[in-house]
Amino acid sequence: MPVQTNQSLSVDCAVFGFDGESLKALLIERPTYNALDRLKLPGSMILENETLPEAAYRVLEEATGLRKRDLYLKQMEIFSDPNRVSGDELEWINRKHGIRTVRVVTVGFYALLKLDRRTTDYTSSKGARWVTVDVIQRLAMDHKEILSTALGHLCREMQQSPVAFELLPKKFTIRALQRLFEAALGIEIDNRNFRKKMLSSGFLHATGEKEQGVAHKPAEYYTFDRSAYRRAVKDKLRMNWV
Amino acid sequence: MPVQTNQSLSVDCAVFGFDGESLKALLIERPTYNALDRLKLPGSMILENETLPEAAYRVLEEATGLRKRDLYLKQMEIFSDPNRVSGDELEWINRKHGIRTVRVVTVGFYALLKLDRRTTDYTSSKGARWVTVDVIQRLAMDHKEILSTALGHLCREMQQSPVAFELLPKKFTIRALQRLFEAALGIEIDNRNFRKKMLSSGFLHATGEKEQGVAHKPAEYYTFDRSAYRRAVKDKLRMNWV
DNA sequence: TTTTGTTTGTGTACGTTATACGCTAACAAA
DNA sequence: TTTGTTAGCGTATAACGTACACAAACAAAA
Repeated sequence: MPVQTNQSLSVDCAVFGFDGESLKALLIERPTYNALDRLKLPGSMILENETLPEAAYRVLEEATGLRKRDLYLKQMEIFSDPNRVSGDELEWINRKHGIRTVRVVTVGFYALLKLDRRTTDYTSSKGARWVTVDVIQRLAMDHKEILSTALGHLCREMQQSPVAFELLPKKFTIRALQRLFEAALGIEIDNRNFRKKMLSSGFLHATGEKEQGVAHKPAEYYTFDRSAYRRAVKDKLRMNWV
Repeated sequence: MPVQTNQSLSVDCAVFGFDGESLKALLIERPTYNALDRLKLPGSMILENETLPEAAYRVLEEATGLRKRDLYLKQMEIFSDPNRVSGDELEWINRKHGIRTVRVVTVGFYALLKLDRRTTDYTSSKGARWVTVDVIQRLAMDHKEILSTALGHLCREMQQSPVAFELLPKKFTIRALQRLFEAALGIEIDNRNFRKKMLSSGFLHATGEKEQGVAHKPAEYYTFDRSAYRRAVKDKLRMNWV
């Protein structure tokens, strides 16, 4: 078998946001397509002299209006099935870019951002939609598979490092933090033990501000103390599989 | 900037083995090169109609004689610096394959295998060398970076899942298991607590066989009970960053 | 034959962390 | 005033991590 030539490399990003209740993914709508293939993940071909992370940040800025410093980006895996893009989709790509590629290998990224009014306004002006992840049934090409993979990566990483805070506003209640874990991991957590664990970590900083206008005891707002976390870098040996 | 064309995709594999004392990586020797660029990781261009994992398994079988079922393979990250391969190295590749690529993006894999006599015989007949990882100073192109990245992935994964057993023979002593953790993670572990932890997991099965001819109390051989591990799939919520 | 060095393997003690759950406080809305 | 809801504190107990004492088993040296 000869060495593959005339191939293209692309990036596709699963972009996650959290609205306080459920985990959402950002989907791009392609109006000319039929219902089944209408929605896809934000993505792009890689350009000359551009690394993959650079391409991903370019895609994300175009889709969300947010720049590198407001995004958490992580490379996950590569989707290299020789036929993952073929037929109409391959033609669409070749026509769009004026190239003649026979194969598109894509690198999956996932991104986390803080969903606020400005961002949702921007995305909807671009014809993109935030969809609750558990109701997403099907996407164009193999993008559903990429999204599922990203969700798996997110769940694992949320338990290994404090990425959850990338999805929350600067100030958040412990309730919001808990709901995020519950929504992403699909579990229920005891509020009292969760609160105890989070506060005892020393990474949460009480702001003194409280919720207003809620029909229950108002909760205090906290911020994530990143420098305290870094100071406590735990290089403890923990065999988490035992 | 135009879409990148004339690019190539390759796989490079960091292959790890353990000889009971130290962690080794498999390096390919290129006789015609000078000392600095002489050693590289096993790797290859991707062929037509071949996925990346398929390409990696092909490379590994060529380098070690081992097939898919005897290897543990994992994709890690992608190295996409536009200039990671240029000049002489790029010419070498183009000449070797009769192509005219301007850019080579590589996907880093790491592989684990059980180092035995048969495998070392095979690799040395292929002009490859097993080198203790901490003495590797420099490799061709960016392969040193790929190897370091792989080592990081291995260390992390060894603490998250029982991959250590992929590096040990079917029957091993607890001492060997401990030495592997010590060598890979660069730490010292209390033998008594380590033994307790491992045995209490229920994943080790005592064979009844003992070491022979050793100048100390002979240790029992154990096997890893993979099915017991799978049965105990711990989907426990553990926030390891707290 | 005895001693020495080395590693296996058992056991104990103690502090930390996880988990289950009772209870009061504070708010809006009924 | 009552009701529903969530915040936030506390307590008991089991599970786990860590430090370390010590006997047993072997080969090789004395």
